[in-house]
Amino acid sequence: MPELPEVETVRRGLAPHLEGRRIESARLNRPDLRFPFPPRFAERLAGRTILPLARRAKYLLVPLGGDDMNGETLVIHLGMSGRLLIEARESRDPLGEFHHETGRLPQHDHVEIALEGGKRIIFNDPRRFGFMLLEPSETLDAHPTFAGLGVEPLGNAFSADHLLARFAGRRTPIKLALLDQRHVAGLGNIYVCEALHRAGIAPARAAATLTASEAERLAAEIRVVLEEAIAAGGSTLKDYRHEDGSLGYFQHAFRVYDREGEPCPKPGCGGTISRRVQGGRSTFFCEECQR
DNA sequence: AGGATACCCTGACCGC
DNA sequence: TGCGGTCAGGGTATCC
Repeated sequence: MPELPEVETVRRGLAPHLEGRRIESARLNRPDLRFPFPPRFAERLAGRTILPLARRAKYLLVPLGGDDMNGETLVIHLGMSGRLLIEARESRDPLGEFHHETGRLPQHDHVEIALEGGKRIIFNDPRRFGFMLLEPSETLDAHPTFAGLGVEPLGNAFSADHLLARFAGRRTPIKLALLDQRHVAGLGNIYVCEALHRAGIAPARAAATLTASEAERLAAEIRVVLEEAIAAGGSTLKDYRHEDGSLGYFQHAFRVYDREGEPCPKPGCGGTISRRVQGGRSTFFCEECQR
């Protein structure tokens, strides 16, 4: 599912197709995703010019130029199964038929945005955990969705000291603290499991017990695992495809995620990967080398 | 107020 | 083959 590296990969993949282009029209195939679409959504998109794409946590930001200074930003969250694809207009399949090239079902094409020049952006999301916002760019940071978000894990404000300060006094398991978007924004279940394993820290430990040296290691490993995934073109699970719909997309090899029962990949460890539910979600870890 | 839990949704998978 | 049950999970609402 799309976490920060996947969203960043989508951003980079879409940018050359979108930036500087004008939106000809937009079409909604249903009234809502996770939430209802913004009022007059399609009308407000039409005619706008797309400015340079950005990302905040797992949100893709599509700033739109307006006739005046009051530009709005299209915010896209891919949820669990959301995909953005670019297609030439004429490639459209009849609704309801399997799209062989991309493996997606057209009945889940919820939003179609026609660009000047003939290409279409398609938002396809079977589970509809995704959602979209259209908000004034000026006040985006103050919007409830963004106001409480913590620091970017790849940004300058993220550090061992930041983790120590945020986790001080917290008795919540460190796995859950890392998933809490108020502390660090953009980490999901997969990369939290991977980072804790790389750092050798047990996921059940109280967040407050993190030592200074462990915080250094954890902060470093979080950066490394995210940067590796971005460099690899984003990781992929099950239904994710590249934004252009191409097959043969890179399959990232996780060290512990979804590897219950397999040998711990850490050299010389000899442990076995366990699975435990924390906060209703699976944690994959090694009891031997994560302390 | 922080922490825990339920919920949204569909497709994949499994056992019968 | 079909059917029911389970699981996946980010963000949000709601509970204590």
